Amino acid sequence: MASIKEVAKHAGVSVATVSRVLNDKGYVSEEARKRVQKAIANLDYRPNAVARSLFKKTSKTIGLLVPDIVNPFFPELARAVEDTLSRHGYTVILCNTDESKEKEQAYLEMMMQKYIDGLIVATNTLTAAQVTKYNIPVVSIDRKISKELPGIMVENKKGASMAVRFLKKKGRKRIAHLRGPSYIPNAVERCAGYLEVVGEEPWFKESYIAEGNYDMTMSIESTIRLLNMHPDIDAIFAGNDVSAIGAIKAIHKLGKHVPRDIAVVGFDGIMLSEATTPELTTIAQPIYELGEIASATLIKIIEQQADDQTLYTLPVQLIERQST
Amino acid sequence: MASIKEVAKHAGVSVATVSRVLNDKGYVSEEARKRVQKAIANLDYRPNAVARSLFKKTSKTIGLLVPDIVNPFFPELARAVEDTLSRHGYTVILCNTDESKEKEQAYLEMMMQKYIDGLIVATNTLTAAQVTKYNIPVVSIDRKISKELPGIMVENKKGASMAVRFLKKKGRKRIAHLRGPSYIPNAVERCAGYLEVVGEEPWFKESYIAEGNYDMTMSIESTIRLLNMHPDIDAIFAGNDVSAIGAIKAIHKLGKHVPRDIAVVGFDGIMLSEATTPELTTIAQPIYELGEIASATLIKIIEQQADDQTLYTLPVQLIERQST
DNA sequence: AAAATCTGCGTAATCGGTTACACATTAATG
DNA sequence: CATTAATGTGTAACCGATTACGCAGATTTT
Repeated sequence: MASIKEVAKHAGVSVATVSRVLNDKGYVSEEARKRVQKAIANLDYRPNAVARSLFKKTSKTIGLLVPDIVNPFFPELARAVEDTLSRHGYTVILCNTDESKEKEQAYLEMMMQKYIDGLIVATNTLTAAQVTKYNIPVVSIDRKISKELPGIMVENKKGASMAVRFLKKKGRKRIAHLRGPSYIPNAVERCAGYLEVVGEEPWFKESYIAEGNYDMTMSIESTIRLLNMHPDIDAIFAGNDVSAIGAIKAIHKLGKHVPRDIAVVGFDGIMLSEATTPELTTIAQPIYELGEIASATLIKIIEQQADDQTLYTLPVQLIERQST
Repeated sequence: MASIKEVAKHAGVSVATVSRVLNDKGYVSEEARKRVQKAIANLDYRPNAVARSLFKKTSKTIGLLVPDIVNPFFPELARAVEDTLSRHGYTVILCNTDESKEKEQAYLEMMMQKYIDGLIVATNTLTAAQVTKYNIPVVSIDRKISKELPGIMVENKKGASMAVRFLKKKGRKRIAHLRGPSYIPNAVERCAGYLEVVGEEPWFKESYIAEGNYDMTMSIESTIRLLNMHPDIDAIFAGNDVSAIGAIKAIHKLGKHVPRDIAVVGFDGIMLSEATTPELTTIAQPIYELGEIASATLIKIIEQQADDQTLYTLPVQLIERQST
């Protein structure tokens, strides 16, 4: 591959002039510019991004930390991030952390050694200390890492109470909640939204809340236990769509019908929720938009276009389908 | 961040010696090694990957080209690739090509400028010419780009005929096929497998094959048309799981029952196929293994451990569930 | 007409590593 | 004991870009 020196030689100028043409910076005569452009075209020259990185200490690359790309929430997010960033000339490095601090640390270290320009974090374990010590732009999704770092949030609590109120309006009397793990902030918020609506009802007991762990297998078991303990349950609000699907499976397994016997509402609005039978009623997050805004915000920070707004809270939307 | 020069100064040696310690290459006295290691620890020094890349013309980074990470086949594949490569110290750049030649070209260009070490290609549009001109290691998944380039394949045809034979054994008489787009090689192979089994049957007509396009919405429409045209159909072999789910939805929409009235078999074995009701019978590919082997093969090529085997064909497996 | 400014371009330092080469010691060989 | 080989280390070139700086000529200002 041709280097800037060869281009310079072919154009009969110095490398500085070639660089000036390349970056459209400083004074270059029309004459010289033409010759350089011609040489570039002739040699099919592409500037070496690594050499540039070394000098500029940036890489036009950002890291995307997700717990697990297999978890159906993240592909759509990753897609949005990748779309937006690649449109701006950035490259995306994919990191599956499995919510492990050690893995996260290892990825961070690796990426810092590559002069990564920024980070989009969709995991729940990364701490502020871990990341501020590298002094690199970070935007978090669906979670506030620290006061200073921008985050793109959704109305978890409001969405949850919307879901539960909707079930009440549909005439459901005993609404249980299949919650997510307590180390995940959005699970806590969604549970709070649930409690806001039914926490004061006379029938309510703590045992109407079961641990679904945002996981299908676990949710199936949990739901079966839940329904055995409280046969009066006629609706379940699941903390996310995956556990909602688990709940539906469990309900079917117990020989009951969705939504006739028990209605189910999920949360997230992943594509999976449309693929099931019955299709899932859910509180849809604007997943793509989350990734888009996070990316745009990150780019603004990287490119120093001081961003006034550091916290976005996006609305969620109730999508009524067949499971209610 | 500390540089190699500072480490050298602190240890009282030259940068060459530090580099030797770092790479465990060349002669270094125990004495000097100790001092260097101590300096490294004290300064919390990490070698700069970009500087190293510039000299070595490699980056410990590979590109993963997929059509669309949102397509449920690819997250699992990406996960396998990322797992395997990161275990070997490589970083993965994610590229969504949408099967567009222009996008592919743009990604390739970008990555070449970053001294990418290799490419894993899971798209169908990339041509051999496009990639050989860069002279970079490439491994393809589920498709042979050219004779010279290694590929990790699955038994598409055999899997398809397995599926159709299974339906026959279950007593199904009129088995239709919801095929994928003809520009995707695996769709062609799967269709051939279908034809192998029923192509010679007296009832068979070309019109028992419908275009599902590997897409849910399209598959729903296609299936409805198919069933209206041939009310005698009692089984559908879909080219992939997504279209199988579309078929199931269509069947339900027409007020028929799966599997009582019509049995459905998919292909791929994505997680989605377990999440539906009824759960989908499918020809499962070893998706994770595909990614793993592709990655391992690529690493071998990159690291010059001459790989004898350039073509793997992995077996598929019939998983019987509720849709048959 | 002299001074100041603008325009155009080349030289060389720099980014942070790797490694060829030279040189000095020390150990092994005949 | 002389010769050869092995060990240990530093100097400097190199990877391919960017840019500070200096110089020269053309323009503008006063």
